[in-house]
Amino acid sequence: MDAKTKAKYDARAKIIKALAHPSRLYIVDMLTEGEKCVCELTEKIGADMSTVSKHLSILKGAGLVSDEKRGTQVYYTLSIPCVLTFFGCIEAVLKDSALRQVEMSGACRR
Amino acid sequence: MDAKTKAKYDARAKIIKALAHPSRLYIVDMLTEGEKCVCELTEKIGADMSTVSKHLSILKGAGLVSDEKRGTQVYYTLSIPCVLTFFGCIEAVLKDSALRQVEMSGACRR
DNA sequence: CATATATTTGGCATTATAGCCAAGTATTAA
DNA sequence: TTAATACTTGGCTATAATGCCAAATATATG
Repeated sequence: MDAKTKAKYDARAKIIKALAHPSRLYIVDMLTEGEKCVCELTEKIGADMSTVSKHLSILKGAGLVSDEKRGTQVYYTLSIPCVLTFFGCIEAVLKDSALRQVEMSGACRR
Repeated sequence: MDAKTKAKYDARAKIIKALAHPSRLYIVDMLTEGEKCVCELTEKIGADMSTVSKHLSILKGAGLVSDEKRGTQVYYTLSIPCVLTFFGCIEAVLKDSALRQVEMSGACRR
């Protein structure tokens, strides 16, 4: 892999890595309803606020969310709506895997 | 996050994690052209074959690729074409980030 | 059978991630 | 100014991911 190709896939991987965590996926999903403050996200996730804050900074660093401070609270918003198209495909992969498992077990029974 | 919600996002995260690596993204991209043997992928990536083999087993474990042995070679294929829709969005995120950076530097100059 | 090629697996050292606590910053309110 | 709330950052430990080498497996070929 030459340097240019590597840079291309490194950049893409950075964004996907930012999404590669259950809490961060949950955050993205919640943000599809509209902006949310850290406190609300923290409550729903059920982790330490510092942990959630770090998750948010990873998403922000990847350019997936943006933040706005209003008073003492910080509100996060999805920057790029197309992230949603991900979930449809992910679900397709999961369904396909489930289907394969059923087929496998069926084949073994005969 | 209750157990059911956690399971849902864990499952999704597992698939996204499988994609969250430059070499694996490169593999997926190469497989869009059609099936490829491990030797060819290894050559293009330029890593140890054992490393590439492990990457492939991660993709396979996530249900993203399937393999078929023919003779002494193993050919890998993309299982689910919608993975491609990912890249479009990823590029959109990257472009958006680049745009923001330009805007920022412009704002500072004035 | 011996050898060569293609691939996978085990093992290990290195590095990266995750998550909690404690401490720091910022804003609001008393 | 003091106190309270919301959030971020630093630091630390635990766990997971990466990548190479060596060894094991499978298949083809002489």
